[in-house]
Amino acid sequence: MAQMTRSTDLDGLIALGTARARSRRQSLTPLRTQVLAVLAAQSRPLGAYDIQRALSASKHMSPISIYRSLEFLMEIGLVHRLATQSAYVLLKRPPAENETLLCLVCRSCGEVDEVSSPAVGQTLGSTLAAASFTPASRLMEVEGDCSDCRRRMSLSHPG
Amino acid sequence: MAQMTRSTDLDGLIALGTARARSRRQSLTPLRTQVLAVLAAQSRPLGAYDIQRALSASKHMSPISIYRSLEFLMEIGLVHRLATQSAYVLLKRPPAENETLLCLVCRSCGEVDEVSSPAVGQTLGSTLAAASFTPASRLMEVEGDCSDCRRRMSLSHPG
DNA sequence: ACATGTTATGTTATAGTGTAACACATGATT
DNA sequence: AATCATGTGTTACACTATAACATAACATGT
Repeated sequence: MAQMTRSTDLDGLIALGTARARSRRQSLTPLRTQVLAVLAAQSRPLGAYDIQRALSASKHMSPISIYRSLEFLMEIGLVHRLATQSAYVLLKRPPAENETLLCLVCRSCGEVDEVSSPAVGQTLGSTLAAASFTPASRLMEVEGDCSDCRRRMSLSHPG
Repeated sequence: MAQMTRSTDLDGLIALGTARARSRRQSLTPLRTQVLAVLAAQSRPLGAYDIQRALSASKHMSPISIYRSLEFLMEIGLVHRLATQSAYVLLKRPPAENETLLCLVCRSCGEVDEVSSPAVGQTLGSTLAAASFTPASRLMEVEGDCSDCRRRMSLSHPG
Protein backbone atom coordinates (compact mmCIF):
# COMPACT_ATOMS: atom_id res chain seq x y z
CA MET A 1 0.00 0.00 0.00
CA ALA A 2 2.85 2.33 0.76
CA GLN A 3 3.91 2.36 -2.86
CA MET A 4 0.45 2.77 -4.27
CA THR A 5 0.07 5.53 -6.77
CA ARG A 6 -3.03 7.55 -7.28
CA SER A 7 -2.92 8.05 -11.00
CA THR A 8 -6.47 6.78 -11.31
CA ASP A 9 -7.79 9.99 -9.78
CA LEU A 10 -5.68 12.17 -12.02
CA ASP A 11 -8.39 12.96 -14.55
CA GLY A 12 -10.77 13.97 -11.81
CA LEU A 13 -8.10 16.04 -10.15
CA ILE A 14 -7.34 17.84 -13.37
CA ALA A 15 -11.01 18.54 -13.89
CA LEU A 16 -11.31 19.90 -10.37
CA GLY A 17 -8.17 21.98 -10.74
CA THR A 18 -9.36 23.36 -14.04
CA ALA A 19 -12.67 24.38 -12.52
CA ARG A 20 -11.07 25.99 -9.49
CA ALA A 21 -8.54 27.80 -11.63
CA ARG A 22 -11.26 29.04 -13.94
CA SER A 23 -13.30 30.45 -11.08
CA ARG A 24 -10.26 32.57 -10.22
CA ARG A 25 -9.77 33.64 -13.82
CA GLN A 26 -6.65 31.59 -13.98
CA SER A 27 -5.93 28.29 -15.59
CA LEU A 28 -4.48 24.89 -14.94
CA THR A 29 -1.69 25.14 -17.46
CA PRO A 30 0.40 22.25 -18.79
CA LEU A 31 3.23 23.04 -16.41
CA ARG A 32 0.92 23.13 -13.41
CA THR A 33 -0.75 19.96 -14.57
CA GLN A 34 2.61 18.24 -14.81
CA VAL A 35 3.51 19.23 -11.26
CA LEU A 36 0.11 18.02 -10.11
CA ALA A 37 0.64 14.74 -11.93
CA VAL A 38 4.02 14.18 -10.30
CA LEU A 39 2.48 14.72 -6.88
CA ALA A 40 -0.46 12.49 -7.77
CA ALA A 41 1.87 9.67 -8.67
CA GLN A 42 3.22 9.53 -5.12
CA SER A 43 1.62 8.71 -1.85
CA ARG A 44 4.22 10.70 0.02
CA PRO A 45 5.27 14.30 0.13
CA LEU A 46 7.84 15.45 -2.39
CA GLY A 47 10.34 18.25 -2.14
CA ALA A 48 10.26 20.93 -4.80
CA TYR A 49 13.57 19.67 -6.10
CA ASP A 50 12.26 16.11 -6.27
CA ILE A 51 9.54 17.41 -8.55
CA GLN A 52 12.11 19.34 -10.53
CA ARG A 53 14.13 16.18 -11.08
CA ALA A 54 11.03 14.28 -12.11
CA LEU A 55 10.14 16.89 -14.69
CA SER A 56 13.64 17.65 -15.88
CA ALA A 57 13.73 14.22 -17.48
CA SER A 58 11.53 15.64 -20.21
CA LYS A 59 12.43 19.32 -20.04
CA HIS A 60 14.77 21.57 -18.13
CA MET A 61 12.93 23.29 -15.31
CA SER A 62 14.25 25.95 -12.97
CA PRO A 63 13.33 25.68 -9.30
CA ILE A 64 11.37 28.90 -9.41
CA SER A 65 9.00 27.44 -11.99
CA ILE A 66 8.28 24.51 -9.71
CA TYR A 67 7.73 26.80 -6.76
CA ARG A 68 5.37 28.96 -8.75
CA SER A 69 3.31 25.99 -9.82
CA LEU A 70 3.24 24.68 -6.27
CA GLU A 71 2.10 28.03 -4.99
CA PHE A 72 -0.75 28.02 -7.46
CA LEU A 73 -1.77 24.49 -6.59
CA MET A 74 -1.79 25.47 -2.94
CA GLU A 75 -3.91 28.52 -3.67
CA ILE A 76 -6.58 26.42 -5.31
CA GLY A 77 -6.46 24.00 -2.38
CA LEU A 78 -5.20 20.87 -4.07
CA VAL A 79 -1.75 20.81 -2.53
CA HIS A 80 -0.42 21.51 0.92
CA ARG A 81 3.06 22.34 2.07
CA LEU A 82 4.14 20.25 5.03
CA ALA A 83 6.27 22.70 6.93
CA THR A 84 7.85 20.05 9.11
CA GLN A 85 9.10 18.25 6.01
CA SER A 86 9.66 21.16 3.66
CA ALA A 87 7.68 19.05 1.25
CA TYR A 88 4.48 19.14 -0.71
CA VAL A 89 1.58 16.72 -0.74
CA LEU A 90 -1.47 16.32 -2.85
CA LEU A 91 -4.56 16.52 -0.68
CA LYS A 92 -6.59 13.40 -1.18
CA ARG A 93 -9.95 15.04 -0.87
CA PRO A 94 -10.68 18.64 -1.60
CA PRO A 95 -11.18 19.90 1.96
CA ALA A 96 -14.59 21.45 2.49
CA GLU A 97 -15.08 24.95 3.79
CA ASN A 98 -14.47 25.02 7.57
CA GLU A 99 -13.44 21.40 7.61
CA THR A 100 -10.58 20.71 9.97
CA LEU A 101 -8.01 18.37 8.54
CA LEU A 102 -5.13 16.71 10.33
CA CYS A 103 -2.09 15.64 8.36
CA LEU A 104 -0.51 12.80 10.26
CA VAL A 105 3.07 12.60 9.10
CA CYS A 106 5.04 9.52 10.06
CA ARG A 107 8.57 10.53 10.90
CA SER A 108 9.73 7.00 10.25
CA CYS A 109 8.28 6.02 6.88
CA GLY A 110 7.24 9.46 5.66
CA GLU A 111 3.70 8.45 4.81
CA VAL A 112 0.98 11.02 5.35
CA ASP A 113 -2.49 10.19 6.56
CA GLU A 114 -5.20 12.77 6.20
CA VAL A 115 -7.90 12.76 8.82
CA SER A 116 -10.95 14.94 8.99
CA SER A 117 -11.87 15.70 12.57
CA PRO A 118 -15.01 17.65 13.37
CA ALA A 119 -14.36 17.13 17.08
CA VAL A 120 -10.92 18.71 16.92
CA GLY A 121 -12.38 21.37 14.66
CA GLN A 122 -14.93 22.21 17.32
CA THR A 123 -12.57 22.42 20.29
CA LEU A 124 -9.89 24.13 18.26
CA GLY A 125 -12.41 26.67 17.04
CA SER A 126 -13.45 27.49 20.60
CA THR A 127 -9.87 27.73 21.78
CA LEU A 128 -8.83 30.00 18.95
CA ALA A 129 -11.92 32.16 19.42
CA ALA A 130 -11.11 32.52 23.11
CA ALA A 131 -7.65 33.70 22.14
CA SER A 132 -9.09 36.05 19.47
CA PHE A 133 -6.97 34.32 16.91
CA THR A 134 -8.08 33.74 13.32
CA PRO A 135 -6.40 30.75 11.71
CA ALA A 136 -5.18 31.07 8.14
CA SER A 137 -6.12 27.51 7.43
CA ARG A 138 -7.95 24.62 8.99
CA LEU A 139 -5.21 22.17 8.27
CA MET A 140 -2.79 21.05 10.92
CA GLU A 141 0.25 18.92 10.82
CA VAL A 142 1.09 16.27 13.41
CA GLU A 143 4.40 14.46 13.36
CA GLY A 144 4.67 11.07 14.94
CA ASP A 145 4.71 7.35 14.29
CA CYS A 146 2.13 5.47 12.27
CA SER A 147 0.81 2.13 13.47
CA ASP A 148 2.84 0.13 10.96
CA CYS A 149 6.10 1.72 11.97
CA ARG A 150 5.29 1.42 15.66
CA ARG A 151 4.71 -2.28 15.17
CA ARG A 152 7.98 -2.61 13.28
CA MET A 153 9.79 -0.77 16.04
CA SER A 154 8.36 -2.96 18.78
CA LEU A 155 9.39 -6.06 16.85
CA SER A 156 12.99 -4.93 16.56
CA HIS A 157 13.11 -3.74 20.17
CA PRO A 158 11.03 -6.31 22.03
CA GLY A 159 10.02 -6.19 25.60
CA MET B 1 4.18 44.89 24.79
CA ALA B 2 5.42 43.46 21.53
CA GLN B 3 8.96 44.52 22.34
CA MET B 4 8.92 43.23 25.89
CA THR B 5 11.85 41.09 26.86
CA ARG B 6 11.77 38.25 29.27
CA SER B 7 15.17 38.61 30.81
CA THR B 8 13.69 38.55 34.30
CA ASP B 9 12.98 34.83 33.95
CA LEU B 10 16.44 34.08 32.69
CA ASP B 11 17.88 32.93 35.99
CA GLY B 12 14.98 30.58 36.55
CA LEU B 13 15.28 29.32 33.02
CA ILE B 14 18.95 28.62 33.46
CA ALA B 15 18.27 26.78 36.67
CA LEU B 16 15.60 24.70 34.97
CA GLY B 17 17.82 24.01 32.01
CA THR B 18 20.68 23.01 34.23
CA ALA B 19 18.48 20.59 36.12
CA ARG B 20 17.04 19.05 32.98
CA ALA B 21 20.45 18.75 31.39
CA ARG B 22 21.85 17.15 34.51
CA SER B 23 19.11 14.55 34.62
CA ARG B 24 20.24 13.51 31.14
CA ARG B 25 23.88 13.46 32.16
CA GLN B 26 24.50 16.46 30.01
CA SER B 27 25.04 20.06 30.89
CA LEU B 28 23.84 23.56 30.13
CA THR B 29 27.16 24.85 28.87
CA PRO B 30 28.08 28.51 28.37
CA LEU B 31 27.36 28.27 24.66
CA ARG B 32 23.95 26.74 25.21
CA THR B 33 23.22 29.29 27.89
CA GLN B 34 24.08 32.12 25.51
CA VAL B 35 21.69 30.77 22.87
CA LEU B 36 19.02 30.42 25.52
CA ALA B 37 19.64 33.99 26.65
CA VAL B 38 19.30 35.35 23.14
CA LEU B 39 15.98 33.58 22.74
CA ALA B 40 14.87 34.75 26.18
CA ALA B 41 15.54 38.35 25.22
CA GLN B 42 12.94 38.21 22.44
CA SER B 43 9.24 37.71 22.45
CA ARG B 44 9.32 36.44 18.90
CA PRO B 45 10.85 33.50 17.15
CA LEU B 46 14.39 33.90 15.86
CA GLY B 47 16.07 32.17 12.98
CA ALA B 48 19.26 30.25 13.68
CA TYR B 49 21.18 32.86 11.74
CA ASP B 50 19.59 35.66 13.74
CA ILE B 51 20.98 34.00 16.83
CA GLN B 52 24.31 33.59 15.12
CA ARG B 53 24.44 37.30 14.36
CA ALA B 54 23.50 38.16 17.93
CA LEU B 55 26.30 36.03 19.32
CA SER B 56 28.89 36.86 16.71
CA ALA B 57 29.10 40.34 18.16
CA SER B 58 31.10 38.86 21.01
CA LYS B 59 32.58 35.82 19.34
CA HIS B 60 32.60 34.20 15.93
CA MET B 61 30.10 31.37 15.79
CA SER B 62 29.53 28.91 12.99
CA PRO B 63 25.92 28.01 12.11
CA ILE B 64 26.46 24.42 13.10
CA SER B 65 27.25 25.46 16.67
CA ILE B 66 23.99 27.34 16.88
CA TYR B 67 22.06 24.42 15.46
CA ARG B 68 23.64 22.06 17.93
CA SER B 69 22.73 24.25 20.85
CA LEU B 70 19.20 24.67 19.54
CA GLU B 71 18.85 20.93 19.16
CA PHE B 72 19.90 20.46 22.75
CA LEU B 73 17.53 23.13 24.03
CA MET B 74 14.71 21.45 22.12
CA GLU B 75 15.61 18.08 23.58
CA ILE B 76 15.28 19.40 27.10
CA GLY B 77 11.97 21.01 26.19
CA LEU B 78 12.81 24.68 26.60
CA VAL B 79 12.77 25.63 22.95
CA HIS B 80 10.54 24.75 20.04
CA ARG B 81 11.15 24.97 16.34
CA LEU B 82 8.32 26.64 14.49
CA ALA B 83 8.33 24.75 11.24
CA THR B 84 6.17 27.26 9.42
CA GLN B 85 8.66 30.00 10.22
CA SER B 86 11.90 28.04 10.22
CA ALA B 87 12.46 29.77 13.51
CA TYR B 88 12.96 28.97 17.15
CA VAL B 89 11.04 30.16 20.20
CA LEU B 90 11.57 29.89 23.87
CA LEU B 91 8.61 28.16 25.44
CA LYS B 92 7.18 30.39 28.11
CA ARG B 93 6.22 27.65 30.48
CA PRO B 94 7.78 24.26 30.64
CA PRO B 95 4.98 22.21 29.11
CA ALA B 96 3.73 19.50 31.42
CA GLU B 97 3.65 15.86 30.45
CA ASN B 98 0.67 15.20 28.15
CA GLU B 99 -0.23 18.87 28.04
CA THR B 100 -1.39 20.00 24.61
CA LEU B 101 0.02 23.34 23.62
CA LEU B 102 -0.98 25.47 20.67
CA CYS B 103 1.48 27.95 19.25
CA LEU B 104 -0.53 30.68 17.62
CA VAL B 105 1.77 32.38 15.16
CA CYS B 106 0.61 35.67 13.71
CA ARG B 107 1.64 35.83 10.07
CA SER B 108 1.41 39.59 10.16
CA CYS B 109 3.39 40.69 13.23
CA GLY B 110 5.20 37.46 13.93
CA GLU B 111 4.23 37.29 17.58
CA VAL B 112 3.61 33.88 19.07
CA ASP B 113 0.97 33.15 21.64
CA GLU B 114 1.15 29.92 23.56
CA VAL B 115 -2.13 28.43 24.63
CA SER B 116 -2.70 25.33 26.66
CA SER B 117 -5.85 23.57 25.58
CA PRO B 118 -7.08 20.51 27.45
CA ALA B 119 -10.17 20.43 25.25
CA VAL B 120 -8.15 20.22 22.05
CA GLY B 121 -5.86 17.76 23.78
CA GLN B 122 -8.83 15.53 24.52
CA THR B 123 -10.35 15.54 21.04
CA LEU B 124 -6.99 15.36 19.35
CA GLY B 125 -6.04 12.42 21.54
CA SER B 126 -9.17 10.54 20.55
CA THR B 127 -8.71 11.32 16.88
CA LEU B 128 -5.10 10.23 16.86
CA ALA B 129 -5.93 7.08 18.81
CA ALA B 130 -8.64 6.23 16.29
CA ALA B 131 -6.04 6.58 13.54
CA SER B 132 -3.50 4.52 15.53
CA PHE B 133 -1.11 7.38 15.30
CA THR B 134 1.30 8.31 18.09
CA PRO B 135 2.28 11.97 18.06
CA ALA B 136 5.92 12.87 18.65
CA SER B 137 4.89 15.94 20.56
CA ARG B 138 1.83 17.57 22.00
CA LEU B 139 2.63 20.93 20.54
CA MET B 140 0.90 22.22 17.45
CA GLU B 141 1.41 25.26 15.37
CA VAL B 142 -1.39 27.41 13.99
CA GLU B 143 -0.71 30.24 11.61
CA GLY B 144 -3.15 33.10 11.36
CA ASP B 145 -3.87 36.63 12.44
CA CYS B 146 -3.81 37.85 16.02
CA SER B 147 -6.50 40.18 17.30
CA ASP B 148 -4.28 43.27 17.19
CA CYS B 149 -3.32 42.73 13.58
CA ARG B 150 -6.89 41.94 12.60
CA ARG B 151 -8.00 45.21 14.13
CA ARG B 152 -5.25 47.07 12.31
CA MET B 153 -6.28 45.44 9.05
CA SER B 154 -9.93 46.34 9.47
CA LEU B 155 -8.97 49.94 10.19
CA SER B 156 -6.94 50.25 7.02
CA HIS B 157 -9.55 48.44 4.93
CA PRO B 158 -12.86 49.62 6.39
CA GLY B 159 -16.27 48.36 5.44
C1' DA C 1 -6.39 44.83 -36.36
C1' DC C 2 -4.49 47.15 -32.55
C1' DA C 3 -3.54 48.64 -27.96
C1' DT C 4 -3.85 47.42 -23.31
C1' DG C 5 -3.87 44.70 -19.15
C1' DT C 6 -3.40 40.40 -16.92
C1' DT C 7 -1.71 35.87 -16.57
C1' DA C 8 2.04 32.72 -17.06
C1' DT C 9 6.70 31.31 -17.94
C1' DG C 10 11.83 31.89 -18.81
C1' DT C 11 16.45 33.20 -17.15
C1' DT C 12 19.99 34.37 -14.11
C1' DA C 13 21.61 35.05 -9.93
C1' DT C 14 21.40 34.88 -5.08
C1' DA C 15 19.53 34.45 -0.32
C1' DG C 16 18.35 31.56 3.47
C1' DT C 17 18.31 27.15 6.08
C1' DG C 18 20.54 23.09 7.62
C1' DT C 19 24.17 19.08 7.88
C1' DA C 20 28.29 15.98 7.02
C1' DA C 21 32.69 14.82 8.30
C1' DC C 22 36.50 15.07 10.85
C1' DA C 23 39.56 17.02 14.45
C1' DC C 24 40.14 18.38 18.97
C1' DA C 25 39.18 19.27 23.80
C1' DT C 26 37.16 18.30 28.26
C1' DG C 27 35.62 15.73 31.98
C1' DA C 28 34.09 11.45 34.21
C1' DT C 29 34.88 6.60 35.30
C1' DT C 30 37.42 2.55 35.94
C1' DA D 1 46.96 6.24 32.62
C1' DA D 2 43.36 4.40 29.56
C1' DT D 3 38.95 4.80 28.05
C1' DC D 4 34.51 6.53 26.95
C1' DA D 5 30.97 9.93 26.37
C1' DT D 6 30.18 14.75 25.89
C1' DG D 7 30.91 19.12 23.78
C1' DT D 8 33.02 22.39 20.54
C1' DG D 9 35.80 24.03 16.37
C1' DT D 10 36.50 24.09 11.42
C1' DT D 11 35.66 23.46 6.71
C1' DA D 12 32.97 22.48 3.28
C1' DC D 13 28.72 21.49 1.35
C1' DA D 14 23.61 20.30 0.46
C1' DC D 15 19.09 21.64 0.36
C1' DT D 16 15.26 25.05 0.20
C1' DA D 17 13.47 29.22 -1.55
C1' DT D 18 13.09 33.86 -3.68
C1' DA D 19 14.43 38.46 -6.19
C1' DA D 20 14.55 40.85 -10.29
C1' DC D 21 13.86 41.36 -14.79
C1' DA D 22 12.51 39.83 -19.51
C1' DT D 23 9.33 37.68 -22.49
C1' DA D 24 5.33 35.22 -24.09
C1' DA D 25 0.50 34.18 -24.48
C1' DC D 26 -4.06 35.37 -24.13
C1' DA D 27 -8.28 38.04 -23.30
C1' DT D 28 -10.94 42.27 -23.85
C1' DG D 29 -12.52 46.54 -25.56
C1' DT D 30 -12.36 49.89 -29.22
